[in-house]
Amino acid sequence: MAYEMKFEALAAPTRRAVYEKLRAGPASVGALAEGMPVSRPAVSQHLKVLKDAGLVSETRQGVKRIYALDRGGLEELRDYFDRFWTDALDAYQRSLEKSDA
Amino acid sequence: MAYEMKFEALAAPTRRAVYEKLRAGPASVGALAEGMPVSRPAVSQHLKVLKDAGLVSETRQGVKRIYALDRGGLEELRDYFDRFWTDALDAYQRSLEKSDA
DNA sequence: TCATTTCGTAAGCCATGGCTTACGTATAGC
DNA sequence: GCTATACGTAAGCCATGGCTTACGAAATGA
Repeated sequence: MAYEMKFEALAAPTRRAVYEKLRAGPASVGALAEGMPVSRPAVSQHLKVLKDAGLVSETRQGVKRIYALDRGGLEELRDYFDRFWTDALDAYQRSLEKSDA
Repeated sequence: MAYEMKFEALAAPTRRAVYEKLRAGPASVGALAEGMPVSRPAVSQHLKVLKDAGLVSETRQGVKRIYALDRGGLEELRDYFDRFWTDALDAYQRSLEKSDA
């Protein structure tokens, strides 16, 4: 569940497209594959990677499998960049103080 | 400068390690390569990708090249996840209201 | 001018991974 | 039990890309 996996998961364009489709709300594999330039198994494989990375969750609904955004995983990525942002500002501040001296 | 390139840039573990090293402040290529398990040219190639993605900036200092975090690029990624976060909450809220009806 | 330092680039190797087709599996309906 | 639906998985193909070594280029110092 480390953020490393999340980066690699979101790196592939097609996989990121699948992920972004879920932003509108939960959907089945077939619904997600519809209109995409790749096959349904390809979408299924991408969903597995996203799920293993903790970015999406899966629930059964009859013969369908409904995938949805995992908000916990999303929050982890948001926090990662927030920390990065804070650190970058601190480093910048230190460099200014050092050049002032 | 789209965020697509930034994801792919941060996907490779070694390249992300280079990027995270810059969090402590600007550094030369040689300094960044020191202590890393890959060669200096490898680090140089990674820096080129990061620069093309708008994640780092480069300045000349004598015979050295100093790389630093590009805060604008970082901000773009932070905003991306902030928007995503907001959208995900909205979608979740809508799904609750729908199930209430 | 010549040597040294620091770095980018070219060429090539090889593992990774994204995609396809084919097939197996579980649920729902009759 | 049989069929259809919706999906995951296996096998295999092939482009992508990360790494190495070798080399070239630009700035510094003597």
